[in-house]
Amino acid sequence: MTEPAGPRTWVLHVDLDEFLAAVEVLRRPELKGRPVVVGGRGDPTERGVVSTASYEAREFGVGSGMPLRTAARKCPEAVFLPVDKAAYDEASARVMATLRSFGVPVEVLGWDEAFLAVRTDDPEAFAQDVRAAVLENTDLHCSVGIGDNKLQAKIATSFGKPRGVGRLTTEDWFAVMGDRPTDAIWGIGRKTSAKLADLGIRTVRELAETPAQVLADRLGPTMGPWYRRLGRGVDSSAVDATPWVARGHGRETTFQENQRDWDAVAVAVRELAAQVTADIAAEGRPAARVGMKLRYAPFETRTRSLTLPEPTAEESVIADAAVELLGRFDHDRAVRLVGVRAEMVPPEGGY
DNA sequence: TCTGGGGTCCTAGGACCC
DNA sequence: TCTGGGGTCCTAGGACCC
Repeated sequence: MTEPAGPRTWVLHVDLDEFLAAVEVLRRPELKGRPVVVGGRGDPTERGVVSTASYEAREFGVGSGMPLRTAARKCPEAVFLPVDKAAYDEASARVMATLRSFGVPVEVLGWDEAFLAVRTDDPEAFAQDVRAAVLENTDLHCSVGIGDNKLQAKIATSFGKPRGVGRLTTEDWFAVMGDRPTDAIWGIGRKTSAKLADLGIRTVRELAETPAQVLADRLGPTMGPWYRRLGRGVDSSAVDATPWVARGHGRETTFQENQRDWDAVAVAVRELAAQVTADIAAEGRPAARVGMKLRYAPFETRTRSLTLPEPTAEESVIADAAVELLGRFDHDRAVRLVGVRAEMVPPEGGY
């Protein structure tokens, strides 16, 4: 494939600023300027974690993933709000519609992120146009990353935050990223960066210079070479505007107190199974596999799963399968979390 | 920092079949 | 008989992301 003459293609990554908190402040203007923490059921005495903290709350050291109790300790004056999925779905839909109005491929990455493939001579100007349109249509601020590919654009966004535009290209990849730790890369987390450190690989440049075979031996034949490409800033995946099709749906819940009563656990499992059944019914595809997840106190996760004799959308069959799986777990320990998951039959024509 | 909930994809071993 | 090799499915667990 050769590029037609004219402007080249850029990838833009659009990321809403403090999305959940911003949506909450929009409908409660009196919260503007105050530390706002969205997470769990909005009760900082309960088990739950921070989904999004406003920038004011971040000043106190509050951040995503932090237990709500810790957040309350760091910032007692914060306003704690429950996660309101419907509100964020609605706001997200308006943002994505705005992005699609530019007439370019848009790949949605969740509530508050998307990639755009843009053919232009001036990606910065395009990015500023996007920011202005999103603000105009939704009253929400966003940041934009510009790159030669999705990996670069995604990382570039962090250089633009908040309310700005960042840029990271193949040309300046090593100048910008070379000395950073490996977990600065999208796709490399705490565990993998620790494994890399065992191999003496600490920086992005060191990762890029490691032979693929060394990485394959330690990290697997697929993941090893893939990490090396990430280290070099290489990502050949296309911006894919195909609508998202879920593989499955799961529901899980953490007990506020560790649970030793297995009859109560079974009751919770049946409730979760009912929700999962409704979730897959909305997709119009039956369940092919059912999985159970159990987290024992203090924090040890186990899973069991089975393939159904035949695909089904029947709640009783799915619930019975989940309870059967529950019977395969060690019942002598206290339970912290229980979850039910259903994998659906692939859609006509595959994914 | 005592650690949510919703997802995806990869790995590896065993079963099973030819 | 002590024992190949490939392919695919099933299952459990791990890692990562938002």
